[in-house]
Amino acid sequence: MAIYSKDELINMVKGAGLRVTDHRLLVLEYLAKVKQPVTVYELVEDLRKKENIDQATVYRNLSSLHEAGLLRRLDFNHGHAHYELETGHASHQLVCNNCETIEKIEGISIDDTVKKMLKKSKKFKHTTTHSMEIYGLCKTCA
Amino acid sequence: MAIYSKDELINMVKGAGLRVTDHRLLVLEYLAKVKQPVTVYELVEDLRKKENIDQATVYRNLSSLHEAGLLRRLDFNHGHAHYELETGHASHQLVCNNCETIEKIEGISIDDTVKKMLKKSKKFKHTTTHSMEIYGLCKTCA
DNA sequence: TGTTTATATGCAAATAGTTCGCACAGTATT
DNA sequence: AATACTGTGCGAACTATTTGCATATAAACA
Ligand SMILES: [Mn+2]
Ligand SMILES: [Mn+2]
Ligand SMILES: [Zn+2]
Ligand SMILES: [Zn+2]
Repeated sequence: MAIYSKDELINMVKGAGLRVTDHRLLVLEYLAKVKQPVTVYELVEDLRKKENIDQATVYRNLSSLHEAGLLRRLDFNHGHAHYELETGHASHQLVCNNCETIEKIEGISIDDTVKKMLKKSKKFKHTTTHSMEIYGLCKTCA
Repeated sequence: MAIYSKDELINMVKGAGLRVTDHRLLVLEYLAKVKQPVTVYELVEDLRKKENIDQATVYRNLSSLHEAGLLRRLDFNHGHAHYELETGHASHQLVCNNCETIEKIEGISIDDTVKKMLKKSKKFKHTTTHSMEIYGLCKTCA
């Protein structure tokens, strides 16, 4: 189910130069299981059902893992952050302007377009990740 | 300099079914002048230099204009919103992971890709806008 | 294995961005 | 001009996120 085993996650944390703590692994294991970008709120709520973990700890781990390049942070104009594992593949999603519905679209690459844009850039020489959001009303809200 | 004249902006406001007020026009005229997505903070600071306008009013106008489809709201994982005029053309930008630098890239369309993605979607039948952010370190921060 | 040192955590309090209630002002409609 | 509805200022409230500090834990080292 999870896209990475616990051992793989541990090695990713070590490779990032971060300490392997129970809480940090909990966060990573959670993100390795979900299929959609998850909010901090959801993460905290769910993790607290099984473990005693403070929200400050969750925030700090999300930040350290994100800085280390292991997570991607997404914002859909919801006023709060969403996180997902950094997979190496770009992140593309359809976002409803009315409800919180998000649909992840996979299998379509825009790397060529990204390269073209980078070539046009004056301020950037290379980039690491990219994301794309397509906004509209979902079938339910339409 | 501005991409719309005052009269055009007035007509856009009327067409949106909103009242034409001095404050609402100030916000729109400001956005018609700048070349980059602007933060609420910048907007409030700059407008206050010339006019007495409350930040609640700015927020409310940004919301109403955005809901009316006249503005686009962008978030670059900065923890605050950025706004720009909705031009009909998509919005693509390079975003520095370290500083607040943003570079707008124009002239490259990804409409075909958007169509492909929409075709793959199960939850959306059609969409209205899309945006794309390419993240990395700018030359200065690299 | 025990000791040391840097990093991580819990808790509470602070901060930042944004929204809201309410009284009053302005816009558009008649 | 009278009316009805929308917009505005001001302060307070609210939500998401960050921070200070004391304590706990992980990794490094003796
Ligand atoms: Mn959300
Ligand atoms: Mn910003
Ligand atoms: Zn919806
Ligand atoms: Zn930079």
